[in-house]
Amino acid sequence: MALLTSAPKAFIQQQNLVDQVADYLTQAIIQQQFLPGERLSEVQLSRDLGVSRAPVREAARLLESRGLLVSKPRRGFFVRALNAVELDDVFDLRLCLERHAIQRLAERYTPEAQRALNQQVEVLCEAAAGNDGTRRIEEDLQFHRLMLHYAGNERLLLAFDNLTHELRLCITLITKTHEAPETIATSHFQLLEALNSGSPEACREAIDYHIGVARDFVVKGVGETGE
Amino acid sequence: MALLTSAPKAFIQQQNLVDQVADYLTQAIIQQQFLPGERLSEVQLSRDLGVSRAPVREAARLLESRGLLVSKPRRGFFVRALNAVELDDVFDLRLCLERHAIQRLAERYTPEAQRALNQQVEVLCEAAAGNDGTRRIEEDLQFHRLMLHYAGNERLLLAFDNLTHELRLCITLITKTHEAPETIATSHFQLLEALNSGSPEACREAIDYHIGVARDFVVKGVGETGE
DNA sequence: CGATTGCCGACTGTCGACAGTTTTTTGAAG
DNA sequence: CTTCAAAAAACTGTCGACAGTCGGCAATCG
Repeated sequence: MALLTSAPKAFIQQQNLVDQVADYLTQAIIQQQFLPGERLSEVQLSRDLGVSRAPVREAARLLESRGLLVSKPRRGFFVRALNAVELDDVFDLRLCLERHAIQRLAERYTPEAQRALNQQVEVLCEAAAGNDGTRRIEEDLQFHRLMLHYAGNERLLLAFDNLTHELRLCITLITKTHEAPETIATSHFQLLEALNSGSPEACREAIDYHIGVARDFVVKGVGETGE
Repeated sequence: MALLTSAPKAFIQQQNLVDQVADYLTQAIIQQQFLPGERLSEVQLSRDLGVSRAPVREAARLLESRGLLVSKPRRGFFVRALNAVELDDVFDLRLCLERHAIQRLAERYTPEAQRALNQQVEVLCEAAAGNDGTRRIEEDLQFHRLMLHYAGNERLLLAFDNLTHELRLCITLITKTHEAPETIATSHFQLLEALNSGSPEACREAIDYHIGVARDFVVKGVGETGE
């Protein structure tokens, strides 16, 4: 109801307020409407969103489990502020997950998976040519989600999704450091080629390079701007 | 830091009901006081624990994020029931994380880490000789937590801790399938030897064997008893 | 003038209650 | 005896309210 503020998804009326509040908070945090380290007042959020504090609290706990918020007892919830070390750890874990996934995927590279990944790279290239930085990131992540999905371990995908929430914390930083569209394209084509070759070594090399580039971009960006 | 020091919090009594309820529920689920798939009534839990429903709900959401409960809208919370496929995925992810960790650890194997791991293996052997199956599992997991900790990526450790919650879901199953104390001892000594050798290949081989054994035990156990 | 202590406002943690929905029970018809 | 429907019970989602606690500010003391 009162959630129409910045939500383009307001068309799909979700039934439970908790998810609605969680979505709103997630978007607001990603769009830097709440700055890292900022405190979120339950009462103020309740007033602004026109709901009671119970759904706000439960949504905040959900976001805490996703690493977007941190709670201090008797103090409330704060927007998580990632430092350079933590962000580096996130990329290291991402490398860990995707290395494993691409190996598993190479073992069972079905035509269906091949088709889906090729199509997603096309979508990604299209997005990379446009101006919407957020969409580019999302299509990029979606490609990797598909890789993990077709790797055949849903628990692995869940772990990756948890990571992406933290990546989105500094999405503005990522969109700022513009990667050239052709770079993005070739970088993903390399992954497809490695998968087509069926060589585990080639796959590992490709994913190491791919994630290494992304990490350098973001970690360097964090080192420059904010601690 | 919080890895070894559980003492400083002992002075401060836990005051918030949410964590208390969460701990109670976790223990109750692990000890099979609530069976897998069973529905948890908020009102009944509130009455039993002498608290209102708000802390119960928030604790349940916490356990949901840990994979111990699943929620169905307008239906309530249910104890998570892991099937054989999901459990296999959990062990596959565990292999993924520990492979990565032991490689990182081999690169930076400090005397401090060596000392801590050796000591923990001693503690584990002592526990393995005793009759407390739960303690044996916990000391075993603690050894692996130490490995991940000294690997130098706290986010990796967090991902592992999330997994262990799911492992504890079938802890009674694990304790039932008795592993011989000497098997446990040698299995962990192999890991220490591989780390001492400094060879990445030896480390990978050791961790693959180690987790493979554990997975065979548990997955086979699940395949036999309940789907 | 600086440090300390007590007070005030705001906020979190928790509670009981109400409304809508799901599940169970009940009762009648076939 | 079975089947189906309607009422009843129980439960979840949500709300407003109260109490204890924390941070900030001012007054007091050294």
